[in-house]
Amino acid sequence: MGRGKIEIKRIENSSNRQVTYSKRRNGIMKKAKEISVLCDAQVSVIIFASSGKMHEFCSPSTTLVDMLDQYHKLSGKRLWDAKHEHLDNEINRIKKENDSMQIELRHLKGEDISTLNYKELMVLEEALENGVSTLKAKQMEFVRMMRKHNEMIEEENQNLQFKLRQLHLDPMDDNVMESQGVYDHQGVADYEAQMPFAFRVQPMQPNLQERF
Amino acid sequence: MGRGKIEIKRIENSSNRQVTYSKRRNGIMKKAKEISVLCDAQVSVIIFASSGKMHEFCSPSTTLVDMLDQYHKLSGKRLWDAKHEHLDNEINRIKKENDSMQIELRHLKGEDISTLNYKELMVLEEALENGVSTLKAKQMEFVRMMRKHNEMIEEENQNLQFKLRQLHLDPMDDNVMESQGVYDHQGVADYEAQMPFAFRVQPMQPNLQERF
DNA sequence: ATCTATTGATAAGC
DNA sequence: TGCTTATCAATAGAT
Repeated sequence: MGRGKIEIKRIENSSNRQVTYSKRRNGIMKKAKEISVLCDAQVSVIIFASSGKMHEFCSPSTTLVDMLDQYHKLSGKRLWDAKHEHLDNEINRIKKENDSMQIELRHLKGEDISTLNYKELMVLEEALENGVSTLKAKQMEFVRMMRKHNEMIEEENQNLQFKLRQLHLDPMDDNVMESQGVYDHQGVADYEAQMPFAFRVQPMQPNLQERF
Repeated sequence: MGRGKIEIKRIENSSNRQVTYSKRRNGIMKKAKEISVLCDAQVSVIIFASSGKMHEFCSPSTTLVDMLDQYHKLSGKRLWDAKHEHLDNEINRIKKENDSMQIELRHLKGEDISTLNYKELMVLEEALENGVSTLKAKQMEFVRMMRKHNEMIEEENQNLQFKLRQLHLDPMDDNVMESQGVYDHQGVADYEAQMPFAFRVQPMQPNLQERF
Protein backbone atom coordinates (compact mmCIF):
# COMPACT_ATOMS: atom_id res chain seq x y z
CA MET A 1 0.00 0.00 0.00
CA GLY A 2 2.04 2.83 -1.27
CA ARG A 3 3.91 3.77 -4.34
CA GLY A 4 5.54 0.41 -4.21
CA LYS A 5 5.15 -2.83 -2.37
CA ILE A 6 7.64 -3.44 0.42
CA GLU A 7 8.94 -6.60 2.00
CA ILE A 8 8.09 -7.09 5.65
CA LYS A 9 11.58 -7.00 7.05
CA ARG A 10 13.56 -4.47 9.01
CA ILE A 11 13.93 -1.18 7.11
CA GLU A 12 17.63 -0.57 7.05
CA ASN A 13 17.51 3.10 6.19
CA SER A 14 17.16 4.72 9.55
CA SER A 15 15.32 7.75 8.28
CA ASN A 16 12.85 5.72 6.27
CA ARG A 17 12.37 3.45 9.23
CA GLN A 18 11.57 6.40 11.45
CA VAL A 19 9.05 7.79 8.98
CA THR A 20 7.39 4.48 8.41
CA TYR A 21 7.26 3.89 12.16
CA SER A 22 5.49 7.16 12.72
CA LYS A 23 2.97 6.60 9.95
CA ARG A 24 2.19 3.02 10.82
CA ARG A 25 1.99 3.76 14.51
CA ASN A 26 -0.68 6.34 13.82
CA GLY A 27 -2.42 3.83 11.60
CA ILE A 28 -2.50 1.19 14.34
CA MET A 29 -3.73 3.64 16.95
CA LYS A 30 -6.49 4.73 14.60
CA LYS A 31 -7.47 1.14 13.93
CA ALA A 32 -7.46 0.43 17.64
CA LYS A 33 -9.78 3.36 18.30
CA GLU A 34 -12.05 2.28 15.48
CA ILE A 35 -12.44 -1.32 16.54
CA SER A 36 -13.12 -0.28 20.10
CA VAL A 37 -15.91 1.97 18.92
CA LEU A 38 -17.30 -0.19 16.13
CA CYS A 39 -17.24 -3.47 18.02
CA ASP A 40 -17.51 -2.47 21.65
CA ALA A 41 -14.09 -3.95 22.35
CA GLN A 42 -11.54 -3.09 24.99
CA VAL A 43 -8.17 -2.47 23.42
CA SER A 44 -4.78 -1.71 24.82
CA VAL A 45 -1.84 -0.90 22.54
CA ILE A 46 1.60 -0.09 23.84
CA ILE A 47 4.45 0.61 21.42
CA PHE A 48 8.08 1.35 22.10
CA ALA A 49 10.09 2.73 19.20
CA SER A 50 13.62 1.46 18.89
CA SER A 51 14.57 4.90 20.13
CA GLY A 52 12.82 4.03 23.38
CA LYS A 53 9.99 6.48 22.99
CA MET A 54 6.64 5.11 24.10
CA HIS A 55 3.15 5.52 22.75
CA GLU A 56 0.00 3.93 24.08
CA PHE A 57 -3.66 3.64 23.41
CA CYS A 58 -6.34 2.35 25.74
CA SER A 59 -10.09 2.19 25.16
CA PRO A 60 -11.85 5.05 26.92
CA SER A 61 -14.21 2.59 28.60
CA THR A 62 -11.43 0.98 30.63
CA THR A 63 -7.95 1.39 32.05
CA LEU A 64 -4.71 -0.43 31.50
CA VAL A 65 -4.81 -1.72 35.07
CA ASP A 66 -8.27 -3.18 34.61
CA MET A 67 -7.24 -4.76 31.34
CA LEU A 68 -4.19 -6.31 32.92
CA ASP A 69 -6.42 -7.61 35.70
CA GLN A 70 -8.58 -9.28 33.13
CA TYR A 71 -5.52 -10.54 31.32
CA HIS A 72 -4.29 -12.06 34.54
CA LYS A 73 -7.55 -13.85 35.14
CA LEU A 74 -8.06 -15.11 31.60
CA SER A 75 -4.54 -16.06 30.60
CA GLY A 76 -3.44 -17.43 33.93
CA LYS A 77 -0.02 -16.01 33.13
CA ARG A 78 1.71 -14.43 36.06
CA LEU A 79 2.29 -10.79 35.27
CA TRP A 80 2.76 -9.84 38.86
CA ASP A 81 5.77 -10.37 40.96
CA ALA A 82 5.96 -12.60 43.99
CA LYS A 83 4.41 -9.95 46.17
CA HIS A 84 1.30 -9.83 44.08
CA GLU A 85 1.08 -13.54 44.02
CA HIS A 86 1.36 -13.58 47.76
CA LEU A 87 -1.48 -11.11 48.08
CA ASP A 88 -3.56 -13.12 45.63
CA ASN A 89 -2.96 -16.27 47.64
CA GLU A 90 -3.86 -14.44 50.81
CA ILE A 91 -7.12 -13.31 49.29
CA ASN A 92 -7.97 -16.78 48.14
CA ARG A 93 -7.14 -18.24 51.53
CA ILE A 94 -9.30 -15.72 53.37
CA LYS A 95 -12.12 -16.14 50.92
CA LYS A 96 -12.14 -19.87 51.54
CA GLU A 97 -12.12 -19.27 55.28
CA ASN A 98 -14.97 -16.87 54.74
CA ASP A 99 -17.02 -19.38 52.83
CA SER A 100 -16.64 -22.12 55.38
CA MET A 101 -17.54 -19.75 58.20
CA GLN A 102 -20.57 -18.61 56.28
CA ILE A 103 -21.67 -22.21 55.90
CA GLU A 104 -21.09 -22.92 59.59
CA LEU A 105 -23.05 -19.82 60.53
CA ARG A 106 -25.95 -20.83 58.34
CA HIS A 107 -25.95 -24.30 59.85
CA LEU A 108 -25.97 -22.93 63.39
CA LYS A 109 -28.92 -20.78 62.41
CA GLY A 110 -30.72 -23.83 61.06
CA GLU A 111 -30.29 -22.97 57.40
CA ASP A 112 -29.18 -25.41 54.70
CA ILE A 113 -29.01 -28.36 57.06
CA SER A 114 -30.88 -30.71 54.72
CA THR A 115 -27.62 -31.89 53.22
CA LEU A 116 -25.96 -32.75 56.52
CA ASN A 117 -25.40 -36.36 57.52
CA TYR A 118 -25.91 -37.87 60.95
CA LYS A 119 -22.43 -37.17 62.28
CA GLU A 120 -22.51 -33.57 61.11
CA LEU A 121 -25.91 -33.06 62.70
CA MET A 122 -24.57 -34.39 65.99
CA VAL A 123 -21.63 -32.01 65.94
CA LEU A 124 -24.06 -29.20 65.21
CA GLU A 125 -26.30 -30.32 68.05
CA GLU A 126 -23.43 -30.25 70.50
CA ALA A 127 -22.37 -26.78 69.42
CA LEU A 128 -25.91 -25.47 69.74
CA GLU A 129 -26.32 -27.07 73.16
CA ASN A 130 -23.14 -25.42 74.33
CA GLY A 131 -24.28 -22.09 72.98
CA VAL A 132 -27.71 -22.36 74.55
CA SER A 133 -26.49 -23.48 77.95
CA THR A 134 -23.83 -20.77 78.12
CA LEU A 135 -26.41 -18.23 77.10
CA LYS A 136 -28.82 -19.43 79.76
CA ALA A 137 -26.09 -19.22 82.39
CA LYS A 138 -25.32 -15.68 81.32
CA GLN A 139 -28.99 -14.76 81.49
CA MET A 140 -29.25 -16.28 84.96
CA GLU A 141 -26.32 -14.20 86.03
CA PHE A 142 -28.18 -11.12 84.91
CA VAL A 143 -31.22 -12.23 86.84
CA ARG A 144 -29.15 -12.69 89.98
CA MET A 145 -27.58 -9.27 89.51
CA MET A 146 -30.96 -7.71 89.05
CA ARG A 147 -32.39 -9.37 92.14
CA LYS A 148 -29.46 -8.14 94.15
CA HIS A 149 -29.95 -4.69 92.77
CA ASN A 150 -33.64 -4.81 93.53
CA GLU A 151 -32.88 -5.82 97.09
CA MET A 152 -30.48 -2.90 97.46
CA ILE A 153 -33.00 -0.48 96.04
CA GLU A 154 -35.75 -1.76 98.28
CA GLU A 155 -33.51 -1.54 101.29
CA GLU A 156 -32.62 2.01 100.41
CA ASN A 157 -36.28 2.76 99.91
CA GLN A 158 -37.02 1.59 103.40
CA ASN A 159 -34.19 3.72 104.72
CA LEU A 160 -35.52 6.70 102.86
CA GLN A 161 -39.04 6.12 104.08
CA PHE A 162 -37.70 5.78 107.59
CA LYS A 163 -35.81 9.06 107.30
CA LEU A 164 -38.87 10.64 105.73
CA ARG A 165 -41.01 9.65 108.68
CA GLN A 166 -38.34 10.95 111.08
CA LEU A 167 -38.14 14.30 109.32
CA HIS A 168 -41.87 14.59 108.81
CA LEU A 169 -41.96 17.34 111.38
CA ASP A 170 -40.07 19.63 109.00
CA PRO A 171 -42.32 20.49 106.00
CA MET A 172 -39.49 22.34 104.19
CA ASP A 173 -37.69 19.14 103.31
CA ASP A 174 -40.71 17.21 102.07
CA ASN A 175 -40.31 17.94 98.37
CA VAL A 176 -36.64 17.13 98.30
CA MET A 177 -36.99 13.68 99.79
CA GLU A 178 -40.06 12.72 97.76
CA SER A 179 -38.56 13.67 94.43
CA GLN A 180 -35.44 11.70 95.22
CA GLY A 181 -37.56 8.67 95.97
CA VAL A 182 -39.39 9.02 92.69
CA TYR A 183 -36.12 9.32 90.81
CA ASP A 184 -34.85 6.04 92.19
CA HIS A 185 -37.99 4.23 91.17
CA GLN A 186 -37.66 5.45 87.62
CA GLY A 187 -34.08 4.24 87.52
CA VAL A 188 -35.17 0.73 88.38
CA ALA A 189 -37.93 0.80 85.81
CA ASP A 190 -35.53 1.74 83.02
CA TYR A 191 -33.11 -0.93 84.01
CA GLU A 192 -35.76 -3.60 83.87
CA ALA A 193 -37.12 -2.39 80.56
CA GLN A 194 -33.77 -3.10 78.98
CA MET A 195 -33.74 -6.76 79.96
CA PRO A 196 -37.21 -8.15 79.44
CA PHE A 197 -35.79 -11.57 78.61
CA ALA A 198 -34.93 -11.92 82.24
CA PHE A 199 -38.60 -12.63 82.85
CA ARG A 200 -38.81 -15.10 80.01
CA VAL A 201 -36.40 -17.61 81.51
CA GLN A 202 -38.92 -18.66 84.13
CA PRO A 203 -39.30 -22.28 82.92
CA MET A 204 -35.63 -22.77 83.59
CA GLN A 205 -34.33 -26.29 83.36
CA PRO A 206 -33.72 -27.40 86.93
CA ASN A 207 -30.63 -29.34 85.93
CA LEU A 208 -28.98 -26.47 84.12
CA GLN A 209 -26.29 -26.13 86.76
CA GLU A 210 -25.22 -29.73 86.31
CA ARG A 211 -23.84 -29.02 82.88
CA PHE A 212 -20.99 -26.93 84.21
CA MET B 1 -12.44 0.46 2.67
CA GLY B 2 -15.06 -1.95 1.63
CA ARG B 3 -18.13 -2.05 -0.53
CA GLY B 4 -19.36 1.03 1.25
CA LYS B 5 -18.05 3.52 3.72
CA ILE B 6 -19.14 3.05 7.30
CA GLU B 7 -19.49 5.51 10.10
CA ILE B 8 -17.19 4.92 13.06
CA LYS B 9 -19.84 4.20 15.65
CA ARG B 10 -21.01 1.07 17.38
CA ILE B 11 -22.32 -1.50 14.88
CA GLU B 12 -25.79 -2.30 16.16
CA ASN B 13 -26.27 -5.55 14.25
CA SER B 14 -24.69 -8.11 16.53
CA SER B 15 -23.74 -10.48 13.76
CA ASN B 16 -22.12 -7.78 11.65
CA ARG B 17 -20.33 -6.49 14.71
CA GLN B 18 -18.90 -9.91 15.43
CA VAL B 19 -17.68 -10.35 11.85
CA THR B 20 -16.17 -6.90 11.68
CA TYR B 21 -14.50 -7.45 15.03
CA SER B 22 -12.89 -10.62 13.83
CA LYS B 23 -11.64 -9.08 10.58
CA ARG B 24 -10.32 -5.87 12.09
CA ARG B 25 -8.72 -7.67 15.00
CA ASN B 26 -6.74 -9.77 12.53
CA GLY B 27 -5.88 -6.59 10.69
CA ILE B 28 -4.55 -4.90 13.81
CA MET B 29 -2.54 -7.92 14.83
CA LYS B 30 -1.01 -8.09 11.39
CA LYS B 31 -0.14 -4.40 11.48
CA ALA B 32 1.38 -4.83 14.89
CA LYS B 33 3.55 -7.67 13.65
CA GLU B 34 4.57 -5.66 10.62
CA ILE B 35 5.58 -2.52 12.45
CA SER B 36 7.56 -4.52 14.96
CA VAL B 37 9.50 -6.14 12.13
CA LEU B 38 9.80 -3.16 9.81
CA CYS B 39 10.69 -0.61 12.42
CA ASP B 40 12.29 -2.64 15.14
CA ALA B 41 9.58 -1.62 17.59
CA GLN B 42 8.24 -3.40 20.62
CA VAL B 43 4.50 -3.74 20.45
CA SER B 44 1.89 -5.10 22.82
CA VAL B 45 -1.73 -5.39 21.80
CA ILE B 46 -4.41 -6.77 24.08
CA ILE B 47 -8.01 -6.89 22.95
CA PHE B 48 -11.09 -8.04 24.79
CA ALA B 49 -14.18 -8.62 22.70
CA SER B 50 -17.45 -7.57 24.29
CA SER B 51 -17.99 -11.30 24.74
CA GLY B 52 -15.03 -11.31 27.09
CA LYS B 53 -12.79 -13.35 24.86
CA MET B 54 -9.21 -12.14 24.81
CA HIS B 55 -6.59 -11.86 22.08
CA GLU B 56 -3.10 -10.55 22.43
CA PHE B 57 0.00 -9.80 20.47
CA CYS B 58 3.45 -9.13 21.79
CA SER B 59 6.64 -8.56 19.81
CA PRO B 60 8.74 -11.71 19.76
CA SER B 61 11.75 -9.75 20.98
CA THR B 62 10.16 -8.97 24.33
CA THR B 63 7.51 -9.97 26.84
CA LEU B 64 4.45 -8.27 28.22
CA VAL B 65 6.03 -8.09 31.66
CA ASP B 66 9.13 -6.40 30.28
CA MET B 67 7.00 -3.96 28.37
CA LEU B 68 4.96 -3.13 31.44
CA ASP B 69 8.17 -2.63 33.35
CA GLN B 70 9.27 -0.16 30.69
CA TYR B 71 5.84 1.42 30.78
CA HIS B 72 6.20 1.83 34.49
CA LYS B 73 9.54 3.56 34.13
CA LEU B 74 8.64 5.80 31.22
CA SER B 75 5.08 6.82 32.04
CA GLY B 76 5.58 7.25 35.74
CA LYS B 77 2.15 5.72 36.15
CA ARG B 78 2.17 3.22 38.95
CA LEU B 79 0.61 0.12 37.53
CA TRP B 80 1.96 -2.14 40.22
CA ASP B 81 1.23 0.12 43.12
CA ALA B 82 -2.30 0.64 41.94
CA LYS B 83 -2.68 -3.09 41.76
CA HIS B 84 -1.12 -3.47 45.16
CA GLU B 85 -3.42 -0.97 46.71
CA HIS B 86 -6.38 -2.64 45.14
CA LEU B 87 -5.41 -6.02 46.53
CA ASP B 88 -4.70 -4.55 49.94
CA ASN B 89 -8.12 -2.95 50.06
CA GLU B 90 -9.71 -6.20 48.99
CA ILE B 91 -7.90 -8.07 51.74
CA ASN B 92 -8.92 -5.57 54.37
CA ARG B 93 -12.52 -5.70 53.26
CA ILE B 94 -12.64 -9.48 53.40
CA LYS B 95 -10.80 -9.58 56.71
CA LYS B 96 -13.37 -7.30 58.28
CA GLU B 97 -16.14 -9.51 56.96
CA ASN B 98 -14.21 -12.45 58.37
CA ASP B 99 -13.84 -10.92 61.80
CA SER B 100 -17.49 -10.09 62.20
CA MET B 101 -18.45 -13.60 61.13
CA GLN B 102 -15.92 -15.05 63.54
CA ILE B 103 -17.43 -13.04 66.37
CA GLU B 104 -20.94 -14.07 65.44
CA LEU B 105 -19.82 -17.69 65.29
CA ARG B 106 -18.19 -17.51 68.71
CA HIS B 107 -21.28 -15.95 70.18
CA LEU B 108 -23.51 -18.65 68.75
CA LYS B 109 -21.20 -21.20 70.29
CA GLY B 110 -21.47 -19.46 73.64
CA GLU B 111 -18.00 -17.94 73.61
CA ASP B 112 -17.17 -14.34 74.48
CA ILE B 113 -20.71 -13.46 75.38
CA SER B 114 -19.73 -11.69 78.60
CA THR B 115 -19.51 -8.39 76.80
CA LEU B 116 -22.94 -8.59 75.20
CA ASN B 117 -25.75 -6.37 76.41
CA TYR B 118 -29.34 -7.41 76.98
CA LYS B 119 -30.57 -6.68 73.51
CA GLU B 120 -27.70 -8.52 71.89
CA LEU B 121 -28.27 -11.51 74.14
CA MET B 122 -31.90 -11.60 73.10
CA VAL B 123 -31.01 -11.56 69.42
CA LEU B 124 -28.58 -14.38 70.09
CA GLU B 125 -31.22 -16.32 71.98
CA GLU B 126 -33.62 -16.06 69.09
CA ALA B 127 -31.00 -17.23 66.58
CA LEU B 128 -30.09 -20.20 68.77
CA GLU B 129 -33.72 -21.14 69.29
CA ASN B 130 -34.25 -21.10 65.54
CA GLY B 131 -31.21 -23.26 65.02
CA VAL B 132 -32.17 -25.74 67.70
CA SER B 133 -35.76 -26.12 66.59
CA THR B 134 -34.79 -26.61 62.97
CA LEU B 135 -32.20 -29.14 64.02
CA LYS B 136 -34.70 -31.05 66.17
CA ALA B 137 -37.13 -31.16 63.27
CA LYS B 138 -34.42 -32.54 61.03
CA GLN B 139 -33.48 -35.15 63.62
CA MET B 140 -37.11 -36.20 64.04
CA GLU B 141 -37.29 -36.66 60.31
CA PHE B 142 -34.34 -39.03 60.51
CA VAL B 143 -35.99 -40.93 63.36
CA ARG B 144 -39.15 -41.36 61.32
CA MET B 145 -37.14 -42.57 58.36
CA MET B 146 -35.30 -45.04 60.51
CA ARG B 147 -38.46 -46.40 62.08
CA LYS B 148 -39.96 -46.91 58.66
CA HIS B 149 -36.80 -48.63 57.52
CA ASN B 150 -36.81 -50.83 60.58
CA GLU B 151 -40.38 -51.84 59.97
CA MET B 152 -39.56 -52.77 56.40
CA ILE B 153 -36.57 -54.80 57.48
CA GLU B 154 -38.56 -56.61 60.16
CA GLU B 155 -41.33 -57.36 57.73
CA GLU B 156 -38.82 -58.71 55.24
CA ASN B 157 -37.20 -60.75 57.99
CA GLN B 158 -40.53 -62.40 58.73
CA ASN B 159 -40.99 -63.14 55.06
CA LEU B 160 -37.54 -64.65 54.91
CA GLN B 161 -38.13 -66.73 57.99
CA PHE B 162 -41.41 -67.90 56.53
CA LYS B 163 -39.75 -68.91 53.28
CA LEU B 164 -36.96 -70.55 55.24
CA ARG B 165 -39.45 -72.68 57.12
CA GLN B 166 -41.25 -73.59 53.89
CA LEU B 167 -38.01 -74.66 52.20
CA HIS B 168 -36.67 -76.42 55.23
CA LEU B 169 -37.34 -79.76 53.57
CA ASP B 170 -34.64 -79.03 50.96
CA PRO B 171 -31.24 -79.01 52.73
CA MET B 172 -29.46 -77.69 49.57
CA ASP B 173 -30.97 -74.22 49.97
CA ASP B 174 -30.38 -73.88 53.70
CA ASN B 175 -27.07 -72.09 53.48
CA VAL B 176 -28.24 -69.60 50.91
CA MET B 177 -31.20 -68.41 52.92
CA GLU B 178 -29.41 -68.27 56.21
CA SER B 179 -26.51 -66.24 54.94
CA GLN B 180 -28.89 -63.80 53.32
CA GLY B 181 -30.74 -63.40 56.57
CA VAL B 182 -27.55 -62.71 58.46
CA TYR B 183 -26.49 -60.12 55.90
CA ASP B 184 -29.69 -58.16 56.39
CA HIS B 185 -29.25 -58.07 60.14
CA GLN B 186 -25.77 -56.66 59.80
CA GLY B 187 -27.05 -54.01 57.45
CA VAL B 188 -29.49 -52.75 60.04
CA ALA B 189 -26.87 -52.73 62.77
CA ASP B 190 -24.48 -50.60 60.70
CA TYR B 191 -27.21 -48.18 59.81
CA GLU B 192 -28.13 -47.63 63.42
CA ALA B 193 -24.53 -47.20 64.48
CA GLN B 194 -24.27 -44.23 62.21
CA MET B 195 -27.07 -42.31 63.87
CA PRO B 196 -26.85 -42.82 67.60
CA PHE B 197 -28.28 -39.42 68.29
CA ALA B 198 -31.61 -40.80 67.23
CA PHE B 199 -31.75 -42.54 70.61
CA ARG B 200 -30.78 -39.41 72.46
CA VAL B 201 -33.78 -37.38 71.48
CA GLN B 202 -36.07 -39.46 73.64
CA PRO B 203 -36.94 -36.61 76.03
CA MET B 204 -38.40 -34.79 73.09
CA GLN B 205 -40.24 -31.62 73.85
CA PRO B 206 -43.92 -32.47 73.43
CA ASN B 207 -44.68 -29.06 72.00
CA LEU B 208 -41.98 -29.16 69.33
CA GLN B 209 -44.51 -29.56 66.58
CA GLU B 210 -46.24 -26.35 67.55
CA ARG B 211 -43.27 -24.32 66.41
CA PHE B 212 -43.83 -25.10 62.75
C1' DA C 1 -15.35 -19.04 4.75
C1' DT C 2 -14.70 -16.77 0.25
C1' DC C 3 -15.28 -13.19 -3.07
C1' DT C 4 -14.72 -8.33 -4.89
C1' DA C 5 -15.96 -3.53 -5.24
C1' DT C 6 -14.55 0.05 -2.61
C1' DT C 7 -12.46 2.67 0.73
C1' DG C 8 -8.41 3.31 3.50
C1' DA C 9 -3.50 3.19 4.44
C1' DT C 10 0.81 4.33 3.12
C1' DA C 11 5.60 4.42 0.40
C1' DA C 12 7.93 7.49 -1.98
C1' DG C 13 8.79 12.03 -3.09
C1' DC C 14 8.97 16.74 -1.82
C1' DT D 1 7.13 16.46 10.66
C1' DG D 2 3.29 17.59 6.80
C1' DC D 3 1.29 17.23 2.17
C1' DT D 4 0.51 14.76 -2.16
C1' DT D 5 -0.58 10.91 -4.87
C1' DA D 6 0.03 6.58 -7.01
C1' DT D 7 -0.41 2.19 -5.38
C1' DC D 8 -1.29 -1.61 -2.45
C1' DA D 9 -3.95 -3.50 1.55
C1' DA D 10 -7.93 -3.92 4.30
C1' DT D 11 -12.42 -4.74 4.56
C1' DA D 12 -17.96 -4.13 4.08
C1' DG D 13 -21.37 -6.43 2.19
C1' DA D 14 -22.88 -10.21 -0.31
C1' DT D 15 -22.73 -15.17 -0.99
